[in-house]
Amino acid sequence: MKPKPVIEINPSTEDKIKDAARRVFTRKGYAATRTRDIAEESGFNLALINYYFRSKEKLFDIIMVEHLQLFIHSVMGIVNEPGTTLEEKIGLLISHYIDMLVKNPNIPLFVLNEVNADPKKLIEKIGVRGMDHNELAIAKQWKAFAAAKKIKVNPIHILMNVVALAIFPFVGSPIIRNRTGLSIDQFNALMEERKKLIPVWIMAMIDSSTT
Amino acid sequence: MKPKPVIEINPSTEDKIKDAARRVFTRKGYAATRTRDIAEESGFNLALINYYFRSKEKLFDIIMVEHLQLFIHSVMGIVNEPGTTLEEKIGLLISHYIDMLVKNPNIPLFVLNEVNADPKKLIEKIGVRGMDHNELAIAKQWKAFAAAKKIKVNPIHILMNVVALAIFPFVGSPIIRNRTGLSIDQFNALMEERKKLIPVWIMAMIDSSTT
DNA sequence: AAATTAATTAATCAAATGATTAAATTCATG
DNA sequence: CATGAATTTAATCATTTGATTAATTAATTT
Repeated sequence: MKPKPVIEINPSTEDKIKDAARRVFTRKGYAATRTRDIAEESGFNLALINYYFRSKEKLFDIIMVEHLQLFIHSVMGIVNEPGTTLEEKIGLLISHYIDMLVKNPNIPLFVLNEVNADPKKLIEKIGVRGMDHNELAIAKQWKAFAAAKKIKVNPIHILMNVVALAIFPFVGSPIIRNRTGLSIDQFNALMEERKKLIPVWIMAMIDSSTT
Repeated sequence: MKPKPVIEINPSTEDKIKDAARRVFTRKGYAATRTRDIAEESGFNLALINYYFRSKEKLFDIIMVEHLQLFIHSVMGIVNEPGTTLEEKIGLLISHYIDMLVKNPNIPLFVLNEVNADPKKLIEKIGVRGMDHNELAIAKQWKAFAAAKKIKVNPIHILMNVVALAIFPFVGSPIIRNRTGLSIDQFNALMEERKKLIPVWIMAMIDSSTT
């Protein structure tokens, strides 16, 4: 029989399972996660996770799609806002990224991993469909900016650098923390610093690539 | 017929299994890898992998340690060489990283993952033991450099940035390639470009943080 | 309250999986 | 080439794991 979704008032069993699954999946990845881990983490019986979500994979897909959509939409909101300058957008993006990552430090590695495991499945499932990248506000602003400054570097480099500088520390955090002896709080303080530093760095990099 | 036994290093069964395991592990990660995958990839019977390596985990540990040791030692060779300047070291490091990553694009995600799964186990197993970071040639050079340029930013930031700019594109390659439509060759060409660009960028970032 | 439906559990199944065993094959060496 | 050791295989075991079933409890409806 099909379980019938209920209107959720306070966290329903279904939501509690989903939250537990989110925690376990992002911490251990899909392959290393046992449905029993999710049952234990949620405090409910093993069979319930299949009762509500049919299968481990379905549950995983739901969580992953929610993650990516939340992420993409929030980024799109910044990137396609005509009212801010290019530099402001970079600042906002970085700030937004880092805030989110301090709260959910496991997400990047999790997402990178699962996209890597099956690129088609996830990327196309989300698809910012019907949206041509060149039509984004930020793209037009970049073109004007690049022309004015006579920038010769491929903008893909800049894009990769923005993302890399914001995300990588979180992905490498276990190694970084181990080698430097930083506490989580000290690490997060460094990440706070980077909210201001990265935009400056990006601009400096861009300037270093002008004719 | 005529050709006599040569001294040519004919990869032994053990080595073939190890190579197969390396490929599968780095592609799929530890948890998603079945010992049967390794058997199939190597072309040998399932039982052989246990005959030579006792268990999946032992085999994995061997490969991981080899990876990390190879990596750390090569980096140490650059980083602790007194005969090169700081800037030269950065250039060499980036170049070395990128060459290696173009050949083995799966390694970063693999390593990050497994370190994340169990930080203590792997990091301490490798341990650049007895080597105080502050005694490295590059550390001393950095101190002099930072003093001369009146740099106020935490050097950890710079270190993270060097690593991030070099490694991140490979970790995010499935997403990047999908969104940009770049072929592998085009992607690798971009990475070649970065060998020259990243050192320039790093220097520009450093200059942007001087008083 | 009785009847019906939804939520939850314990028990269990079937397939997948890491590992072992015992037999078969290959290989070296006297 | 005979013999024993090393290598390789097919078959099998014991757990793990995703999923299902049937029974039990809670909630809703009549």
